[in-house]
Amino acid sequence: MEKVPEYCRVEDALGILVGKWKPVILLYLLQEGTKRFSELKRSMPGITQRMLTKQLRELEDEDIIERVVYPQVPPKVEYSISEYGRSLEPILEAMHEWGSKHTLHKMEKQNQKSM
Amino acid sequence: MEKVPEYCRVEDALGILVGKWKPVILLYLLQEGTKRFSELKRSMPGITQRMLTKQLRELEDEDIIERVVYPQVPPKVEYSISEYGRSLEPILEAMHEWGSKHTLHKMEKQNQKSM
DNA sequence: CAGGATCCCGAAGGATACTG
DNA sequence: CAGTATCCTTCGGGATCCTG
Repeated sequence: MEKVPEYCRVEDALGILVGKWKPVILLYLLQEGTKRFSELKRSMPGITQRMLTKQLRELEDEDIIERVVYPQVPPKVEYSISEYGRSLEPILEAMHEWGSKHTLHKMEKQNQKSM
Repeated sequence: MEKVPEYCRVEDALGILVGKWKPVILLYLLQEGTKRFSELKRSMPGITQRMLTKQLRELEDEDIIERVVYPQVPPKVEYSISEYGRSLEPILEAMHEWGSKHTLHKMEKQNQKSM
């Protein structure tokens, strides 16, 4: 087998999903389509403007989402999943599903302890 | 749609994969089966003992890997993917594959810039 | 409205030394 | 061999304030 660390490309995908709000943003845009900055912000209680901006920029830099600016006052900016970004959908869904089961798994484990 | 942040379980799966060496460890154990601590260490140039131990413990705590200690001198400890941990395999492979393609994607993008 | 600029903190991770 | 224990650095992320 090839040397492992060089061979493993999991982290290249991981790097895109990692970020406290990225999975949420992606799942939201995948399901709801195009959204404005303020809509995104409203849908994610607790996120700050700075954080939302940062996460969106990083996703945009990786070509996962698209950003459209409407030159008007007040400003209007829309975000959506790019064609390329859609290729991540199966992975996100698989993780979402696995995560749901794992949450149950941990709860059962917790219950055993307290018996 | 339900409130997004509460609904999204992607991070529950993500939390297990995140850690500088976890994907590498998992991919290695998935492909090579059972390995000793020293074998793992040798296969991952750059990792420190402390880090390897930490990542293994965290994966063990999530029931993803199994740890078997042979009470002998010198010590012998073997690690392997658990039955439960195998359920992560499709996700890891999907991410590995996506990551490979994304690496190419970024290279092409880079070339365009320098033209 | 959609951000950029600063300041700050805690957790992740590296280096090194010691041990049953 | 397979770990702990300590110390130190880096960086993601929160809070707050300012602006075209």
